[in-house]
Amino acid sequence: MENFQKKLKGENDTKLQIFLTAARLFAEKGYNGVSMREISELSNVSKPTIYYYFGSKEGIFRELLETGMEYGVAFSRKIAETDISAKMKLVKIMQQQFRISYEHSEFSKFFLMIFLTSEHTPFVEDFKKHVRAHKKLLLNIFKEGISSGEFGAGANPDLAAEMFVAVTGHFISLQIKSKRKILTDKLAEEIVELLFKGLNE
Amino acid sequence: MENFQKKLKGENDTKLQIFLTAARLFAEKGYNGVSMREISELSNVSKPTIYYYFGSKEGIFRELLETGMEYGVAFSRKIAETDISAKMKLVKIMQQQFRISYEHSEFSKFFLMIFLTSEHTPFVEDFKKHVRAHKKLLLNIFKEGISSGEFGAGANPDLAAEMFVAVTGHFISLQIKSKRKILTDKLAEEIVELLFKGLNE
DNA sequence: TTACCTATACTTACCGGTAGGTAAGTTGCC
DNA sequence: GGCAACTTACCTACCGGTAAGTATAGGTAA
Repeated sequence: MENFQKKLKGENDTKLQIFLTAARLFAEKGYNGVSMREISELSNVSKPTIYYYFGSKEGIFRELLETGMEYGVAFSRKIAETDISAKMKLVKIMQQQFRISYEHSEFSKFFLMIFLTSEHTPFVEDFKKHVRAHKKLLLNIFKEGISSGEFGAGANPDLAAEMFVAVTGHFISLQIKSKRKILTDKLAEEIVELLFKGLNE
Repeated sequence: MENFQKKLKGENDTKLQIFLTAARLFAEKGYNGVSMREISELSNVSKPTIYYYFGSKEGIFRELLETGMEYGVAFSRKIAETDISAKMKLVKIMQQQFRISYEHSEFSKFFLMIFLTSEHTPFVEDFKKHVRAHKKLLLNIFKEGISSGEFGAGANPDLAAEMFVAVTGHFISLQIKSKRKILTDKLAEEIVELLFKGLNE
């Protein structure tokens, strides 16, 4: 979390406090379920202080969204560019996502909320682009695996990428709801193994 | 939809209208994103009429939830009890869920919203029980498949059931967001086939 | 050194509008 | 007349946001 806090561009303590409180509350209750009054009280600052730093309710949400998108995008790219098997890439990407969700749970909750929600949240089109890019990156890994002969030629890469995203998000969601640690590197391996070998083995 | 409307216990037109409007709005904007005024306006009834029929905002939500849980539970049970292979059961359950989500899209959206959301919605503990029962049913099908030798002894039934749920919900979610028809019986077959055979074929 | 100015970081008190809900009344049917 | 199914008008509390003010630190001119 230390590195992550530094990611917030040298912001001062008050701004960070508001930021993280808002992330937690939005994740927990949804955008419309959280009032500025509540954020104010739980941050121990006055409401206009929040407006001083973020301009509006949407402003907080936007900054949370942008920060998280920046943070998340670098890791998957790096893994996709390494010279390892397609299968190993998938394992590592899933492991990385599990690790982030475990270590940065409030922020991870926030992101999962946006990914899954039907609630009207601001700037959701930006987020959709981000998700599409991520799916494309996965799709390319699946295609790579087919080209190299690692995955069978009959495998449908679109379907596989979609399933990968579904399963990753779902297990992160389970972790968030759980009191004990569910997400492990081993679980990511098991999931990818099951996707790789199927149920008939 | 006709059968489904009849499911609403011979309710009159006004109540049904409120009900379906609320389902749509809750699904679209989340529980906290929808006001009683909005439901009233879009139902073309006054706000106290809603209170006359449902008692409170939570009352609408509860009735939507209960109705949907009753409706959904019978189908999966019936399929699980038929004398077909475990794999076929999975295909049929997924197909059934796809079909429901396509034919009863507003209500399906409502259910998906609850399944996925982190937003605080009323009565969510009831719903969690429902989801747990559904997972258990799937788990039993997977175990059945392993006992009968249909699935490999190395397959982890808990993991497989969890993945099945994740993928089903995810594709229903894609359908809801999409303008064209995604969910087909064929897609359900493909998904189960991929889970069955894996990527290495 | 002192007085003043500016900028930043905060505050209290307040605004207009809307949230969920209710009291009292109306309409139409039996 | 009674009752079910509706209505208008209203209630209190809360919403996102703002105006005006305060406190403090740093800089500058006299």
